[in-house]
Amino acid sequence: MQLELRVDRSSPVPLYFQLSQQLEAAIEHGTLTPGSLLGNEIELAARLGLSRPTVRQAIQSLVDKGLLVRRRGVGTQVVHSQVKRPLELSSLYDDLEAAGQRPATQVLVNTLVPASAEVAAALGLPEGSDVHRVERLRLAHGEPMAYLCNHLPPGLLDLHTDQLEATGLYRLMRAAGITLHSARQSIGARAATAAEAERLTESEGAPLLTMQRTTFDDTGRTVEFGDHLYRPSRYAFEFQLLVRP
Amino acid sequence: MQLELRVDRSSPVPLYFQLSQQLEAAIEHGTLTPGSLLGNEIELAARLGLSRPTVRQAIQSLVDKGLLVRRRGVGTQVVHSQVKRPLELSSLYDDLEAAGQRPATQVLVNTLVPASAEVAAALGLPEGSDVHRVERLRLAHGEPMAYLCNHLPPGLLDLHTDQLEATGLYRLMRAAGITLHSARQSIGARAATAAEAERLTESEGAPLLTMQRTTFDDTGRTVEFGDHLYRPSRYAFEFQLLVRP
DNA sequence: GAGTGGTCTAGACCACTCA
DNA sequence: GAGTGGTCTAGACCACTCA
Repeated sequence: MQLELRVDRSSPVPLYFQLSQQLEAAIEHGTLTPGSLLGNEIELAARLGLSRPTVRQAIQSLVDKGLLVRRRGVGTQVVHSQVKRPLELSSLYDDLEAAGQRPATQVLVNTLVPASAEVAAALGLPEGSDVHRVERLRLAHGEPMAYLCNHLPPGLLDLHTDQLEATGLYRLMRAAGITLHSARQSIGARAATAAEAERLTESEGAPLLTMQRTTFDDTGRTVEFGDHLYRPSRYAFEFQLLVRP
Repeated sequence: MQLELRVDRSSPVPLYFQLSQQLEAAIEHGTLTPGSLLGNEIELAARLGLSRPTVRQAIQSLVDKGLLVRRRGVGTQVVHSQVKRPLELSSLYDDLEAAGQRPATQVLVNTLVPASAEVAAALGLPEGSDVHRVERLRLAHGEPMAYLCNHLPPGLLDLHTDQLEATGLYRLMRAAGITLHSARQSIGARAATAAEAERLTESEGAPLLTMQRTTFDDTGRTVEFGDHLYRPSRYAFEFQLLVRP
């Protein structure tokens, strides 16, 4: 394994991050083949002119991503199985764009409404207080793929219909300086009502994939409550899970 | 914040782990309230007689779990939103047991079969080679909840029907010394066929929640390929996601 | 017994936040 | 300017794995 690794001490990028990026690239490009040993941490540190903790920090970040496996007494190996993309809090918009599908959005509703009991509970607001309600139809290849209904607390974000048609809700939140932290999700299935079927060009009673999500920012505010319906012929939730040790 | 923290240096449990467990317990019990500041790392280290890296390691593990948020220049805070259980690779059996539902299992099929093209591809074996096939019906409160069809490579595990009826597949794997590492999952929905409907006491065409999963151990072997059907009135996938920074 | 990662120390300098 | 976490060093001793 004659891997070319080098760090640039004049760069503002942290040394451990430079190293982890190079290792990740080498794994992605196949220079580091699955199962190959990385060389021990002390030797790696010496070769790069880094301290061992810095090398460990780089390796740890790739272990956390599932790309490397450490075994005491044995060494650090590139994982065999193809790890693609770990599960992350993604928006349907990003998912579709990443799949090269050029998503389109039709905004059906963008207004203030009094919060229902369910919405009020999810957002932590009094029932009946004003909340934003956004209903969107997401299309791919000109076909409806999902119906997205979201509620947001007031004052968090300016929601312009033209922006909502041009990009995804999470991108708008990030652009507004909101740091997303976590989300609680529930994925289920049920039969389409007549109205839902019409929106999604399905027939009444057809199976639909459902997702409810409450999203929190890093200050603990609830920033969004979503209730989504997907056409199962057009969309499935795909993700990679890591077993935490 | 007069939190009682103490480490036992005679214990074989790592110091950082003792600390992170105490912090986690304090968060869980409400001693450390959401939003409260932890006190800076150097002061914490001095108070506990630990070095700062050790304290950081403890804090980092709780940041990774989503319980703490660090902000440079500000401090480390307990997260506001209620983080329950992060998404992990769980078995339906464990899920049900954790929910206090005392799951029951009926093994419908437990045999060796030649691998179909799909199964062979998932397990990385030649088509037509012998694989274990297990079909199970999972019940809760005496009602069928899911139909589970799994394929496993030969020689990995002894699959006794009585064990499969007493516990979950993942537990059997772990007990056999298999270290699970990651899984690729796909969650979707579709209409029940007549045969599926009968097994699950649904009607033909009823919406079902589907999950396909390929699971890898830490040596990169594929240890399981599962194709599961859930009754959406009885089960949904619930989980918490963390946004990776 | 040789080699590995796991844990731990006691510092240092820095970038960032906020009053 | 005071206080915070982010990064980094140069070590140390240990438990575990494997031949």
